[in-house]
Amino acid sequence: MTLPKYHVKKLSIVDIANHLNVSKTTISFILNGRAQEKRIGKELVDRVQKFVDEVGYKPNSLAKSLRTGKSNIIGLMVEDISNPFFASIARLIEDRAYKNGYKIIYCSTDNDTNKTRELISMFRDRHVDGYIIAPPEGIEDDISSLIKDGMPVVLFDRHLPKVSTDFVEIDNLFSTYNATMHLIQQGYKNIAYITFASNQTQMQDRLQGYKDALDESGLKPFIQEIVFSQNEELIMGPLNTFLKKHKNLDAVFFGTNHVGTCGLKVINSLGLKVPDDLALVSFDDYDVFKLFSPPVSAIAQPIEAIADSVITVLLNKLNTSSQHISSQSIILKTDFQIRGSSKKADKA
Amino acid sequence: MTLPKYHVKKLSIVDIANHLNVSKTTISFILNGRAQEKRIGKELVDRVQKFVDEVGYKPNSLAKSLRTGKSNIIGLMVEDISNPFFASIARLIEDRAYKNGYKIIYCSTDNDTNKTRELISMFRDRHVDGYIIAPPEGIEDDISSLIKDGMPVVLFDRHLPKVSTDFVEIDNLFSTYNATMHLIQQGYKNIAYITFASNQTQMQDRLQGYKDALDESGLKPFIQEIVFSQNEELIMGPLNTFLKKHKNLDAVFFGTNHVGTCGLKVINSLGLKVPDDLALVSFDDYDVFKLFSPPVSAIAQPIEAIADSVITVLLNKLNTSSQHISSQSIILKTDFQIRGSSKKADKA
DNA sequence: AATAATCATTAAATCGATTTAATGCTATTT
DNA sequence: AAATAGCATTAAATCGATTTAATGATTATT
Repeated sequence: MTLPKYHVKKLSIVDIANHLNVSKTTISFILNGRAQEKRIGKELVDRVQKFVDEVGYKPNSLAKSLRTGKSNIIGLMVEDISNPFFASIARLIEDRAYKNGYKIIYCSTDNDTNKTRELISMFRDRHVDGYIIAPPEGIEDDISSLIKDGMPVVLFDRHLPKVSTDFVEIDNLFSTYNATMHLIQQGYKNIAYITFASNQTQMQDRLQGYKDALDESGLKPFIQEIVFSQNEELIMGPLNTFLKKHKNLDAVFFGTNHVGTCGLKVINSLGLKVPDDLALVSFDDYDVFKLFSPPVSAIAQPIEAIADSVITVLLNKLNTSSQHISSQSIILKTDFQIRGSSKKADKA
Repeated sequence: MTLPKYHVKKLSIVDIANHLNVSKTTISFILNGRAQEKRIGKELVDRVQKFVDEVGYKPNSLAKSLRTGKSNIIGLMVEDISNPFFASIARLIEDRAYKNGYKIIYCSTDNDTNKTRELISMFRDRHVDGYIIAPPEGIEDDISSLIKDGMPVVLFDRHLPKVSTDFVEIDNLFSTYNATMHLIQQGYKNIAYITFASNQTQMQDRLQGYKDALDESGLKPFIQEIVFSQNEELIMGPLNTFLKKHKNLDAVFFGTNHVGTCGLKVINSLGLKVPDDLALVSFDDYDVFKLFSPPVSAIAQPIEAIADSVITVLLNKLNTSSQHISSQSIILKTDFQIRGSSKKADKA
């Protein structure tokens, strides 16, 4: 049987059933691998299978989802898909999801609680099977409600202390503590920490790691919190002011890749020499830090491991119907990339 | 065997109808703004509206899509979501789409024809209302088939000469021609062009612009085409070999941001001085080029305009049922960011 | 031979909406 | 008084699948 190259109307299960003079129930059973269980004759199974392959029939997944309640779609909510950290993670999660028969619907929350709330509602409405979320502050109730309704949820990059669910993150506190200690051991004494103002766990932990290191070493902290904005000028402005005000600084620690990138721009514009005027370290590693001259030390997050863990945990939740497994938290190690080995001590 | 304790069953239109002692048809008419048209009594409308608001009923969109054939979802296929160019475009398209009541399902094609084919089939299956695609080579028939079946399709970043459909791209040929001319006017004579091996329109046009400029100036072209790979080592290897082989080069033009970034890494590893040993220009602009020292001149694509155009064209197609409008191609201008103003002539 | 059990298949209900065609009522026209 | 038109609402069909319960035909058991 020759098929028209472009058939306008998609075939339905009824068309298949009619053409083969078999009931659609039988077709459905066969296509869902229940032929044996339903003791459907071998030749019938073959005949149906052959025809289905031939015409390339694929069940309408909307109808399927409506009936079964499953969509095979995972909702992924990152902070900002144009941030290289989240873009890379999204890419990896997408790959792993596709390999396991799931598709991804994604969106950026902008750390905006209301926007996130709407997006969750949208995902819910679309009957996504599971949620992967880098949650903004204030979204606790909505996430709790999801979980209460039995939806599989995995948080990443940060977590919500008041919500008991699975999450994947890195050892933020130790990472900044360790990197700060490194600076201190190299002889730097006036180390500033510049970050976005945020109460999110990962941001607080990173800040705490810095504080702990300074505290332990009897040094004075210099902390600058900047209000996040889409407009880079509004980030660079306060940064500029801060750096000009504190001439005594000999090192700066940036709390995220975005702060770090803006920081580099400001440092360039001020004509500061790295590391003679100022030593630098940033959280998150990417090409900008590798290619800056001299290259900037950075705390590299294990993005592959993060993506893998997130997907593994979620698939696990999706496949085991049991709701009674206690939630697990996975804390991954970071990799401190030390670059530009000039020690302060050497210069002194 | 224990059921979730507080599993709240979502309300359906039947529940609403029963509770108000009205038929579901009436509810549906009212909620779809057809009350007036159907002359439904004002008090009834108010009563229904009030109750619906009160209980927060939202129609099941799967059922709605199944019946109407519309999903309010746009499928977005980029080459690689972790590439900053595509990530930024995706982010902007997402914003514009949400503002117009559409959601985005996205995926990365990797420029892999078979993967793209599967993804198109997946989107189709999910009944997306429209397609935004940065198409790989060899996908002509699949796209044509989509269009023939009446699906709105907008291509971007490149187009398929054998497929007549709407597309948004930039003036690639002029952009490289212009930037190359700039190098020539500054006195550079041995200018190489390094790109990914590809027959895609944008890549061919960029290459042609370079060739035209050199041809016009009577200079000899040096072209290096690299096979794309996820593994950066496999890009940097050939690049390294090429640069070491052609010691006479005084300038290099990178055809994409990715080639450019890898190029910078190789140049750093070879210890070459920019621009004394080698002047650089790259297609696509981003932080890496701005922050490299000295900063690298780059051809900035107007990503906001691209995203806006893409969405505008697509929404236009979605709203006008008429299939007879001839397809439009939008060609946008780029912005050549000249950095590090040292002229070759000065040094000579 | 009547009953039960097994087999292979299918009719009909269902998911939750939209939409077409029909209903019963009142008011107006012939 | 019968026919027509207008009004307000709804029953039933539909989208395309899955799933439950039923069917008729054999075969085995009592």
